[in-house]
Amino acid sequence: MASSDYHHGDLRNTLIRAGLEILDRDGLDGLSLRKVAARAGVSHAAPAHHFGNREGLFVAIAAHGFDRFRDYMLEDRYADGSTPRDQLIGISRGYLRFAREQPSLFRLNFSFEYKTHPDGELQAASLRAYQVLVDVCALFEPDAAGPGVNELKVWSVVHGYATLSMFRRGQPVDGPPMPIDLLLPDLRPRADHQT
Amino acid sequence: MASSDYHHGDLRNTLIRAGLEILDRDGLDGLSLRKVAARAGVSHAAPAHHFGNREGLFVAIAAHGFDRFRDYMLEDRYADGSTPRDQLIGISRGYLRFAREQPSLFRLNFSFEYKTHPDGELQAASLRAYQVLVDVCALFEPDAAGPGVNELKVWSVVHGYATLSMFRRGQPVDGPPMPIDLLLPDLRPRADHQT
DNA sequence: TTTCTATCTTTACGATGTCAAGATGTGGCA
DNA sequence: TGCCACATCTTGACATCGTAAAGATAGAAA
Repeated sequence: MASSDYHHGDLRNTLIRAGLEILDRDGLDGLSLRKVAARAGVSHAAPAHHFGNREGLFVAIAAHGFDRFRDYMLEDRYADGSTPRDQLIGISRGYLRFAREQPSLFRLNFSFEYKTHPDGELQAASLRAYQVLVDVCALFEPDAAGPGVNELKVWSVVHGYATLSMFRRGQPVDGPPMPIDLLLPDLRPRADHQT
Repeated sequence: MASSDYHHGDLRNTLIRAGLEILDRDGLDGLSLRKVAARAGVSHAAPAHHFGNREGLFVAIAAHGFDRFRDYMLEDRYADGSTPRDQLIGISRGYLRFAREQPSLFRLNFSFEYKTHPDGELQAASLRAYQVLVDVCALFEPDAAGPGVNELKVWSVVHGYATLSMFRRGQPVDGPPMPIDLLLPDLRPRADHQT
């Protein structure tokens, strides 16, 4: 153990895994460079070499977070059936389930404001997740307003509802959970779709 | 100056104002208890007496943030006309303008996760803001699915779009801004409404 | 082997949140 | 009036954190 530790071999991924665990256990506020390093069994300054700084580590974890996010949507895609609307409801449910079961990761994923992030990994992972939505929306007729509008409608309402659910937790307005089916826009399936 | 400073008289509000300024200047990451204290001209431990801890200060600032948020919506409510849909578009635009012009405050407002916040001020302020939406939705026929569904539909899509706009800033998918009119659900005005 | 280089450690520093103890002024009470 | 209780603010201290500089280590390359 002592001899092999200096050059870890896969420290970068180990640190990301440790970060995901801490995020799950202690929340977003409990995530720090030093804790991640301690959990991985390395010195507190080791992460800097792989991620540059704190934000670099967070971005790398968020990139993995988007992949996990995508997995959630794909897992539920066909859970309610295979018609276009079934799939739309399925990925929406996966979306909401991710927000519910992985709230800290959900927050981290969307916590990078204004500054552009040239990190290709984060952009690529977030686009891979968005692509799931694009694929399902391709089963419907495009909106009259142009391409991409369906995706934007669906994404906005599902993401907004997920955020509101997190925020309102325990507030007086918090009623019984609303079936996402009620909120989704009424899209028209493409004529050439075969069920 | 020296004699009157020890008992400030209105330190609590002064600290909140200082926090709002720092938030605007340095962003959410730049907001700290000690900076707020320094800007208000008091010792670094003074805020603790009024807010308990860091989260207490942040919650108090967020409460003011929701009032400002409400002001944005009310300012734009009649900007496009006074029909129900005009008002709906108006407050939606105010909502998005707030997210654009006060991004740090917008983030702070919705940054309190899962834990319930017994702070009455925050709840009250957020409900006051939500009430603007409720008032405008009252101009439309209630959704067949029940009361409050219209509000939830509108809130979700507008909030989701606001968040997406912030996140996607500078990303490849970021196209020209989408008129919020296209995303809002098509609600039916109440029969008894007089224009 | 020797040298180079990436990787990791050690050490140090300033910033931060939080707590305990003390100082200061205000208002009430005799 | 004089005194005291209390709210308010300061001072000092401590642990944690991110970051940088300098050194140690090991594998690769020559």
